[in-house]
Amino acid sequence: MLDRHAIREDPDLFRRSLRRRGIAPDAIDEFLELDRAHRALVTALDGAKAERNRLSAEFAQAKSGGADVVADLRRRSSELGESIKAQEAAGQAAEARIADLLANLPNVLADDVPDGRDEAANVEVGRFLGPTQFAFDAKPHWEIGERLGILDFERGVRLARSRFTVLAGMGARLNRALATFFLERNRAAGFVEMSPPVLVNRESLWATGQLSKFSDAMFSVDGGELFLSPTSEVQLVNLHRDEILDAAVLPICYTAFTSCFRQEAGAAGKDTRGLIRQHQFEKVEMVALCSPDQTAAMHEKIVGQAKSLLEELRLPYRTVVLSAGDTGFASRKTFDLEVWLPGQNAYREISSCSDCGDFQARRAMIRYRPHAKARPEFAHTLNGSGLALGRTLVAILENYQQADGSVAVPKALQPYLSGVDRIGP
RNA sequence: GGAGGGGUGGCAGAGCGGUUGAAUGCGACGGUCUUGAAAACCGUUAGAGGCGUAAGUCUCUCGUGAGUUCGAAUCUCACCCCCUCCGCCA
Repeated sequence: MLDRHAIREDPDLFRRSLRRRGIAPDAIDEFLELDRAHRALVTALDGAKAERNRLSAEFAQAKSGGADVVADLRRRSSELGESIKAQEAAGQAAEARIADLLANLPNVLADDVPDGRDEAANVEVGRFLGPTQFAFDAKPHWEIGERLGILDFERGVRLARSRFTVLAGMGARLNRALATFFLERNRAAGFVEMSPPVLVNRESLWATGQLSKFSDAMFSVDGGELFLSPTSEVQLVNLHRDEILDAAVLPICYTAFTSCFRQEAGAAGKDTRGLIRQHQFEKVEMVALCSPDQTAAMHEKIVGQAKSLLEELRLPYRTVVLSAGDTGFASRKTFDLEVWLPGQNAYREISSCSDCGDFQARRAMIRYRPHAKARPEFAHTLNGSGLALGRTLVAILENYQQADGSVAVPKALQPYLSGVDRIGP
């Protein structure tokens, strides 16, 4: 949610940001006009209410007075009440329009976000290792996984439908080892582990900015009252919804291992083979809540943590800054880590680390008090995957595949697999 | 799922339909006292919004929403949530 006062003060800043995202800036002008009218209405309405309160106070005094005095007060107050009611309805309607308008405007981009309308304009800013070289014909992960009997796509469909998969034997163990590995490393870096519900309500989704854009991208339960969370960023950020935090507890860093669910409705025909795009997948997430002066350091910390996980697994990746058009609704600036997948001969997103500034906090009403007596201010929120398990599994299968069809186990993972160093048939 | 009880400020806990945004206690913060601390005493202590350069001033908020009334924390209805007992159950 954008700050109304800030838009009034410097509308051009917001118009510019919208244009960079490829959105017409008309909404800003519409807001300014509605806002001006609404404020005039509120001023008049508050005056009328003040008058009504005065009459009410007189009432208590006049009760012992003459009947005609009381009757006169009752008449005036009644009339005023009718007028207030009408103005109030108009005021609520205006407020609803403004709220709706603001709810659908994305966050203001950071200045250093590169221009561009989509992912083609993303800018590479770093690389670890290079594309893995093979002396044989490298296979895609679905072939490797099926041959080893550790990925069972057919039975996943039998149990649910397409885009659901069963991890079998060493596949399941590898997945569990990854979860533990990620959580342990994140914990060591200062992230507190949480295990939240995977069903979340509308308020939670709205607060993180999922609902205005992605509502058809989620599975709903209980007649649309609850949703299967698409990312535990939702749960972790909402832990402190409607709270005023003590500055001393910031920054708060959380990590969680959860299942995530996405409809992938707009992705028909995309990544239909393999584990890349599933309706259900597991992810270890990192979230930080902090004060504005800590935000830059927290973004560094989250990106750095995600990188370190890939590096310990010795998986080649590159870091990109998302361009203006590719940056998410709630984000000011996002770094994606893209892991090298030999089976696709391409880099694919495995972690997305976003600085949301106060955008989510404003929706979620997450505030903190800078000093004991200071007014509450909005906190900043950041999030990043650390990491997506399915895609990490894919990356391991494809990058660690051997000529004989087996797959080596990354050194860092072996302690979590009772020392197993190779997955064979 | 059935029966009953309840939702008030950071917490605890009052509140005959009319200056009650809300007593009191605890906590927190500031001060006095003290070599220092404790104790004691004094004071401060909700959030949001409008107008205003400011001082300030007005409005709204007692789970949420609607209703009754000149006037609602207080009365009525609906919904949400919490607790207790019973049933079911990983």
